[in-house]
Amino acid sequence: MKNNLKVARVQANLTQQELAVKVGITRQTISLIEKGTYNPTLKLCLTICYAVNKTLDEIFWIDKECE
Amino acid sequence: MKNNLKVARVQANLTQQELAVKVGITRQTISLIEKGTYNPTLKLCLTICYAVNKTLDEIFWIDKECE
DNA sequence: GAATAATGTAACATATAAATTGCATTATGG
DNA sequence: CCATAATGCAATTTATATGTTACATTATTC
Repeated sequence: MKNNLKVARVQANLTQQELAVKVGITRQTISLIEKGTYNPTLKLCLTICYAVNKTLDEIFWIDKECE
Repeated sequence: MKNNLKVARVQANLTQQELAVKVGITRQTISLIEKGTYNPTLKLCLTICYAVNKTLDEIFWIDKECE
């Protein structure tokens, strides 16, 4: 479950903490998502996308091996 | 949490049951996602996208009010 | 190089996605 | 019409995303 969140977050000039607050979740969850060890819900993905000004495809669309 | 899954599935010429099997989940979950009453995980969204030959943005990117 | 910010990660609790079973309703075709 | 496929939906269970707390490690800055 790789993704481009870390890059997008840095581009948006946000720390994990800041993004977490903006999105309304905890920093740990951001960390785990960036690390790719788990599988966020769609709603959370969308909220994160809005927060970093990207679309789902830009951040979460990787290739077939989504594991 | 509206989405375009129902349209995409019909375009792909699949029943809920067929899509469910293809994706490896139950028909009920497909139904609930199409209905918009819940919030699938990213991995499931990706798997569904592959199954109906669409991208995340085409199916799950609606507008700001993701609720 | 010490203080602090940013991040990684672990254990446990809670909320909820998804499975399972089952039944009702609505197409669709004979 | 009647049979069957396709779908809607409810109750219960299970798996897991997320919260919470806490501590360790790695930048960064003075």
